[in-house]
Amino acid sequence: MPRAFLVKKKQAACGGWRWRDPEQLEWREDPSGVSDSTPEKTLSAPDVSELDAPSQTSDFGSEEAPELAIPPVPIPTPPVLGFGEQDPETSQDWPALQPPRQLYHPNALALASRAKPRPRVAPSSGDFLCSVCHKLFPLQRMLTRHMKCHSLVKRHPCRYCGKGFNDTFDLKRHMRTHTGIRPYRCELCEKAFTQRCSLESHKRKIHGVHQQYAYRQRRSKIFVCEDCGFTSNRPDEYFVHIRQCHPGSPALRRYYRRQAHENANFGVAECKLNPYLVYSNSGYFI
DNA sequence: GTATGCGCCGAACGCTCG
DNA sequence: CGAGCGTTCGGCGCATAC
Repeated sequence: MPRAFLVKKKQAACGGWRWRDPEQLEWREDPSGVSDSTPEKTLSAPDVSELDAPSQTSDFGSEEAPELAIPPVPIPTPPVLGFGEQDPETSQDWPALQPPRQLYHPNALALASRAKPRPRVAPSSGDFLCSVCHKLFPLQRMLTRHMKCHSLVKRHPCRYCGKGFNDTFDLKRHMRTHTGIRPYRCELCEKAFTQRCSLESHKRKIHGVHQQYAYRQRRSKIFVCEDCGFTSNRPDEYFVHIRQCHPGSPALRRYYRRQAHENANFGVAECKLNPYLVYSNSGYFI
């Protein structure tokens, strides 16, 4: 699948994004003059501005604001500070926590519509067309999510550097660059990576190991503790670790909630039969 | 040349609502 | 209980850093 359209012009590296105040934003007209002022009628493309409200159910939303990662020694731990605050003892070492900076433009949708027109595919029934880039999606929710990439507001800010992301997982992945957690370790040279594709690329190029996976085939899931870097491919082992070492972790609360839901739906007896579940002292299944 | 970061995607998961 | 939708996860591929 051609992915050229996915590539945005890269700004500076992490922390060096060219954040601007809204009034500083300058927008140039498309020099090609190819603007689609009358975009094809979409089936139900949402307004970008409607996508800017923060989610209440996100992992990093108000309900489960992430605990500040506490990396293991020797990875230093930034102090927990409010926006604009500085740690009185180590203010020289740690920058004050950056407020969530956001980029937006009052007419982002109209501006985005100046994007180069893409090859159009005749929409079939059930396809949802992006009015900005004319990409088709089979499902409404895919289009809804896609529209976020046309929005300049990033809903998930990094608490370390303030950079914003549209996707909670992108933020989670980005946070590893600050915490130093590298869950994917090469068993041949002990080198570790933050992403699985980095490890696979390393093994392929350095060790000549080719993965036996098909295109987009799911790999075995690895459970990663974002607090200390503990990894396991066994969920029970992972949650025992979380319970023992990070009892206040949002991941543990999510797990308790899920177990409570499963108990309500299927009964305790079925949970006992689940090989992934073991009892905790508190009576929860871990 | 290799490692890293990340934008965006498809798909799975989980919740809500009729 | 199924449909619909939002959230989460992991993969791909690119730009950039090293």
